[in-house]
Amino acid sequence: MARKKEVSAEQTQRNIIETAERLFMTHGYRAISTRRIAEECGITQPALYHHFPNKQAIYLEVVRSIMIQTEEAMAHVLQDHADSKDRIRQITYFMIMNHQGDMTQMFHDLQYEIDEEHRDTIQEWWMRSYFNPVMQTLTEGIAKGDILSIPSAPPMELTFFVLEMMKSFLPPSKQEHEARRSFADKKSKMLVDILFDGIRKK
Amino acid sequence: MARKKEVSAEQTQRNIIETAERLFMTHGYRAISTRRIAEECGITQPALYHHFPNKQAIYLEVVRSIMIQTEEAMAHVLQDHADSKDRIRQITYFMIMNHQGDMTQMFHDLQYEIDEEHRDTIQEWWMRSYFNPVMQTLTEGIAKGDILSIPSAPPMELTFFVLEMMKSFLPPSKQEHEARRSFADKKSKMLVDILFDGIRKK
DNA sequence: GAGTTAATTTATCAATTGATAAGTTATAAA
DNA sequence: TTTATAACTTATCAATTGATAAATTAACTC
Repeated sequence: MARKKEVSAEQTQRNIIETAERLFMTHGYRAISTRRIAEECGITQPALYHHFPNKQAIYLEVVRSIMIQTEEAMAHVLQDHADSKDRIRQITYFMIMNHQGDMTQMFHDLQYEIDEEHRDTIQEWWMRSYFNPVMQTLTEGIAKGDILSIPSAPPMELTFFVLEMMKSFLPPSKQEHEARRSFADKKSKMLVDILFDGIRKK
Repeated sequence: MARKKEVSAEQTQRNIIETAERLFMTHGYRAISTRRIAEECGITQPALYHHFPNKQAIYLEVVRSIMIQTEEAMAHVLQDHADSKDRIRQITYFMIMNHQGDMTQMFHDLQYEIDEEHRDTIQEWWMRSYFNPVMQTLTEGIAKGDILSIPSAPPMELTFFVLEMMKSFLPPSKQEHEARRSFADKKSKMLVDILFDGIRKK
C-alpha cells in the first residue's frame, strides 16, 4: 500500500534526480560520486540503492528526464511559431535557459561512460527530443522557400550543425534567473543573425 | 652528463606525452589512470614519476604541446592566406586534421580538473594559439570591408562563436588519414559557406 | 496494540586510484 | 675496473570508489 510520510519515496526520488542532474551535467559522470549525490540530497549513500539499482541507472533517469522536458518544449515552440527564424531562435532560447553546464559533457558520458546496451534507447530519445524538431524546422523552411538548400550542407548535416551552434552557447555554470534571461535573449538573436544572413559584407 | 641509451629519456618523455595526449583527449583527464598511460607506453606506472612529478604535470605538458603546435600552424595560415574566408577555412581544416577527440573535453578538464594556479598560464597559451589568430582574421576582415560588423556579435564574441563552430566539427575519434582529409575538406567548406553567407534564401 | 514492510542507517567490502619507498640495472665518466 | 647515477622495477600505501549486508526506524493495516 502507498504510504504518506513526511517525505515520500516519490519526493526523494525526484530530489535525487534533480540533484544528480545538476552535478552530473556540470562535472560529468565520472567526477560525481554516489556519496556526493547522497550528501547533497541529505541522505546517506546506501539509501540511493533503495531507489535505484546502481549509479548508471540514476544517470540514465537524469537523461530521460531532460529529454522528456525538451521534447515537450520543442513541440510548444513548433506549435506557437510558424516562421523558421523564430523557431530556431526560440529553440536556442529554451536550450540556453534550461541546459545548465555543457551538454557536450553529457554526450561524452553517453559515448564513453554508459554501457553500450543503452545507446540505442538514448539515441531514440535524442532523435525525438532534439534532432527531429530542428530538422523539421529546417526542411519545412526549405520547402516554404525561407531557407536556402546549401549544396555543402544537406538537411541532416545542417541540423547537426545548428544543434552544435546551440550547444556552443550554453553557459558553463548556473546564473541567476534574470542574468540568464538576458544572456539567452542576446545569444539566441546572435545565433539566428549569423545563421540566417552570415558575416559577409555585400 | 647526457646519456646515450637505446631509449633515451627524451624519447620516453615524448612517448609518454603522445600516448597521454591520445588517451586524455579522447576519454578525459579523470577517465585515464596513470597505469593506463604507462601500460600503453610499455613501462610500469611508477616509471612515469621519474619523468613527471604527478599526473597533472603530464596533462599540462600535453596541453602545452598542443598549443605550441597550434600557434605555429595558425601563424602559417595567416602568412600564406590573405583572404578572410580562406583563412577561416584553413584554420578549420587544421583543427579538424589535428585535434582528435573533442576539444570540449579538454576545456572541461582545464576548468574542473586542473588546479586553479595553472589557469592563467593556460589561458595565455590559449589566447596566443587559438583566440588571437581568429580574432585578428575577423577584425582585419572587418577593416578591409570583407566582413560585416554585426551589432549583435561584437568582434570578441564573434571570435568565440567561430571557435565554437570549429570545435563542433571535430570528429569524435581518430579516422584513417585519407578519410579524415576528405572529411576536413568537406566540413571546412561547409563552415565558411554558412558562416559567410547564411542559410536565408534571397 | 501487533505485525508487516517501506525507507533509511551503520558497518563493511573489494577494486581502483595517485603516489612513494626501496631495490635493481645499465651506462658513462673517472 | 671502479663508481656514480639516470632510468627503471617491485612492493606497497592510504584514500576513494561503487556496491552489499545487516540492523534500525517509522508508518500504515488489521
